[in-house]
Amino acid sequence: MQLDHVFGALSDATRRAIVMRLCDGEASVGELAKPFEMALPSLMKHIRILESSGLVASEKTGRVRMCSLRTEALATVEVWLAAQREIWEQRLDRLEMYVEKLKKEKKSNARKRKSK
Amino acid sequence: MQLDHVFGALSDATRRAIVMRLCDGEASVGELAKPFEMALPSLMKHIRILESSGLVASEKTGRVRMCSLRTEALATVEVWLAAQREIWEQRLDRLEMYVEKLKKEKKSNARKRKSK
DNA sequence: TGATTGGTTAGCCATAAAGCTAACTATAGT
DNA sequence: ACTATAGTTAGCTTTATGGCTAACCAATCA
Repeated sequence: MQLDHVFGALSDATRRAIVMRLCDGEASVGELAKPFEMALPSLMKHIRILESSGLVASEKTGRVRMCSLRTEALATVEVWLAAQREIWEQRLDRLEMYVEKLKKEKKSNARKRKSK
Repeated sequence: MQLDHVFGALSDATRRAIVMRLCDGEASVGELAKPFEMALPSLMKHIRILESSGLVASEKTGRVRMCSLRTEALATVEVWLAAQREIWEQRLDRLEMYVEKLKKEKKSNARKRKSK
């Protein structure tokens, strides 16, 4: 399961809505389709995309296919984002130090200028 | 800034690489382009997409455009994911309770069967 | 001022995405 | 057996995406 596909899957409002719906418990394709003004085949495509991204699993029993969330994929994305933010925050810390340094230099410049 | 666009922006490996590079500090368009075997205009498109998603900001001074990260967007996505996961975990808790219930029922059925 | 550098615009192409309808399969209910 | 239900397949359209080249500004630098 790749980041590309998970992010791609979540970049569509319909699919995010499906994910949100599935957070609330399993659902059949038909149940998932109800809230949307969309032909079934179109919705099925979304479900397939969600499946191939690893976000959703489904199993057919009889004539109904039940879909459920696989949260490992969600977790993967969270991990990636958190990692980026961490690096960023470290960088902000360094920036802060740099700004402090600049302030000090400014002060010393001011002193120099005064004393000139 | 909408979730659609942020997820969409992050669904491309090139753009994620740019974001990762920018975690490490500001960079000009040229600097960003170097690691990629890609014509400049193509890379510029990615930068624009990142900008319109709110993930990146840029400012042109002289003839060079500096790009930087705007982490609010990253945070937005993290919040969304965390919210989904929370709902999901609550659901798992409920599921666990349900499974416990099933177990008990099974036991009582077993007892019934034995006593039959 | 003339050449170089750094970015931008315009326009093209191939492929993928998101939707549709119509026709089909397979299970369940009567 | 017949009909209704639940998905599925196939095939079409429109629009978006990701890439390219070529030509074009606009700042520096020599």
